Amino acid sequence: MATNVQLLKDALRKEGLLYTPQRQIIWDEICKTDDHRDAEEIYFKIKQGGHKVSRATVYRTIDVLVKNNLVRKLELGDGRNRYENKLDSSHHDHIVCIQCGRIDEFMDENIEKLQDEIAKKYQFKIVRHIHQLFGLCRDC
Amino acid sequence: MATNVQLLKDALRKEGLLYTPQRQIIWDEICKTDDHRDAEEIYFKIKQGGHKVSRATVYRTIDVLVKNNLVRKLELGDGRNRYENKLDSSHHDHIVCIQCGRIDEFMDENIEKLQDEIAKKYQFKIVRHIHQLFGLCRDC
DNA sequence: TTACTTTTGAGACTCAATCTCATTAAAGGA
DNA sequence: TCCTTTAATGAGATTGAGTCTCAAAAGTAA
Repeated sequence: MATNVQLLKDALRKEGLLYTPQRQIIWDEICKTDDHRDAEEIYFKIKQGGHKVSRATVYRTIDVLVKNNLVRKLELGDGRNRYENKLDSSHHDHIVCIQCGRIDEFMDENIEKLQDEIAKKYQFKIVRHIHQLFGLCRDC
Repeated sequence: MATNVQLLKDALRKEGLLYTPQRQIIWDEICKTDDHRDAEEIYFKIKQGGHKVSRATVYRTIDVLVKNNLVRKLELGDGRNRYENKLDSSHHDHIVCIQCGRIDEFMDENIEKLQDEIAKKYQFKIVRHIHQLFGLCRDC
């Protein structure tokens, strides 16, 4: 947890932003689980935990965390972005069950390599990518 | 164009829906270009063309077209879905320039194969997938 | 025609996300 | 410590893509 504090402080310093209790509360909440949650869920969990942080601050802080690589933003195309902390989690993509909502993670070096080749062919500099498989999981 | 009419009629029949002038106008507009446009753009282009079709009908009809494989829905995660007709266009994924908005298309058999292998490993049945590369195109 | 069903359109509504701006808190002197 | 300045917060308003409602219009079948 001590490192988490430092990670946040470093990110905020890099952005020229102040370290505040609210920002720490939000970052803590995001670190609590490895789930893929939307901003509203995170906001309500903080509320439930007895802390008061406004919705605006939650959204604003998440943006900073995403920008500074502490949080991964997941765009599933259903109108709600999900977020997961990137503590000890290397790059991965997502498998989403359209029946039960379950989200698994995958990573394939070969796909990554092929992707880079494609970018080269198009003289394109990849900044980020999205690779998601939608369908039915083994339980659905 | 004659085929386009038939494609629409078939899709509507399959859905138990009636063939109407509005639905044809919308489908025609989508067939006019190979661009990746959002619903609002399509709606306004129809309006500009002198036809009056309501926004609700545009959205409703696009949904039918997507469901029946006449239109591909593109979720770029920026809150606006884009649409492109699937006339004579085989499966492909997208390269999106975050600077100028340009959207190119790519397709790689090997990636598709690797994807299928991953699905098998997870005992997952892929219904659809999203693979998008975001970054800077050669002109940005 | 009549009776019935489907579609349409105008505008109300939803919901995630963003913005506004007055209030509050922190930083950096002196 | 107090004072000044700057940054952050929160409540609620706003935005904007997309959906919903329901009365009116259009289509279907007899």
